[in-house]
Amino acid sequence: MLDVKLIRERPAALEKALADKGGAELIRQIATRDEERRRRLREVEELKALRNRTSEAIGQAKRRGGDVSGEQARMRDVGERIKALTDELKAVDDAIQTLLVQVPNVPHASVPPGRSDADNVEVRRWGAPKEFPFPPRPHEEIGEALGVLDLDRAARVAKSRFAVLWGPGARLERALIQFMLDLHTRERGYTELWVPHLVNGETMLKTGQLPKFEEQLFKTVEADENRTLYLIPTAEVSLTALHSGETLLEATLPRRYTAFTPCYRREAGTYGKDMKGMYRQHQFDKVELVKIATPAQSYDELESMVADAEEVLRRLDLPYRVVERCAGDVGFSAAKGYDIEVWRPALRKYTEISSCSNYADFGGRRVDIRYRPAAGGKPDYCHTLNGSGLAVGRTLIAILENYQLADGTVAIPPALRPYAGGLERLTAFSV
RNA sequence: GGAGGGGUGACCGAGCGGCCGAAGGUGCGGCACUGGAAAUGCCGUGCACGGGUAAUCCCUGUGCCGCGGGUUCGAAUCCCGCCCCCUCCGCCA
Repeated sequence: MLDVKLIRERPAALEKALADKGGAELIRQIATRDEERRRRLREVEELKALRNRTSEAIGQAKRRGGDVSGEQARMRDVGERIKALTDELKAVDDAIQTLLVQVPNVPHASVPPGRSDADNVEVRRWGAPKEFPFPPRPHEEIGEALGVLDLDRAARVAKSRFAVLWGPGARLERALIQFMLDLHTRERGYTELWVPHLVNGETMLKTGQLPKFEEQLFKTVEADENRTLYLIPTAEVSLTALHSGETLLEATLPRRYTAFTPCYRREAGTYGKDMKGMYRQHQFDKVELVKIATPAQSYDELESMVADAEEVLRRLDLPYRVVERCAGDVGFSAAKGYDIEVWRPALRKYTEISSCSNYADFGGRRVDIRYRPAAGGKPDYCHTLNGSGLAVGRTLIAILENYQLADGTVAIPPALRPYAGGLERLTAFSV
């Protein structure tokens, strides 16, 4: 959420900055409403000041035994007017709030211009895509042939876009989770948390999921609609909302949190897209990274977060590239962000496996997390960051495809073997 | 789900409907004392939103004692609804 003051003081600059992301029209509407709001606020406050002064006087006069019935009647009228004006003010406030939560974040000055992912900029590559002496197969073929990936029965139990992993397939999924968490907590300074997978509407609003992405969320049905709970689309939601409303001491920043959770997404509007295999699922596992930092720290922390996610791929020896998202593709809440894309031999291209973003003060303000500067002075909003470290299912896909062998089996990356009970190779599985 | 108790500032904890942004204590910051520290003493110590302003300093107004309503000239204090926490009972992985 942007600072209304910014909209008030520099609407033209904002409209320009948001040209690629949309939202210029919203800025204009908010600026108009904001003027109206301040006008009414002044009226109400002047009346309240009058009431406070007079009530004080009434109290004193009464104690002296004077007649105050006339003043009381006058204040009764003032009270009515205050009530009426307050209702109007509330309506304007609500309208502004409704508009404000729809305005996307302003891209950082360093973000490359552009409107779509076609304008994203490749930052670096790591590892050389392996050449196979045979036509590499896609993961769904490999997995189903080995009997470890079962999409048909998943559709029977739930619906399409769900998966069942069997035996060593499930074991590998679990190994990856453990491997990633150990790396981040033991070597990268993250604190591991275990968090709710169902959260309330307020949390979804504060983390930027609502109202814009309502149609992407699974939710519970409650007798009282206000008590609806939503399944998290990412652990970022729970981790970021943790400190909502708190003022943290600067000395305790940056906070670096990691959590493993399943993630639930409706994936509405993606019919026919990525339908093969388990690349795009309604339920998937993810190890998430979240940071809460000072404004001075956040952009360095973004770079190191990307490096933390990259390290997972390096340990697994999976070729990848890092892409910086352009202004038009950077995401609703993000000021700056990178995607990490892993090599897919069967597709002969890189596909997304992690996305790391700095939401900056936009995120901190929306979720209401501040910090008290060590040097003294007023508290200021923290910057919030998040990134996948990594999407577990997609990592499994990358392993199946990059480590596949001519005989249809799959080698297990050495770094993962201790976590997979020493398993060195994925071979045909049957019960 | 049932019965009872409770939600006040960073924390603990007072608070007759007006004199309460809120006693007292702890913590924290500064100063004094000290060779240095402890102890002690003195002073200070919220946030948001308006207005005065170019200003996050200063002055001023309004609001905030779980949240939302109501009563009243006036509510931390009275009334109603909701949320959360604690204890006991029931159910239960």
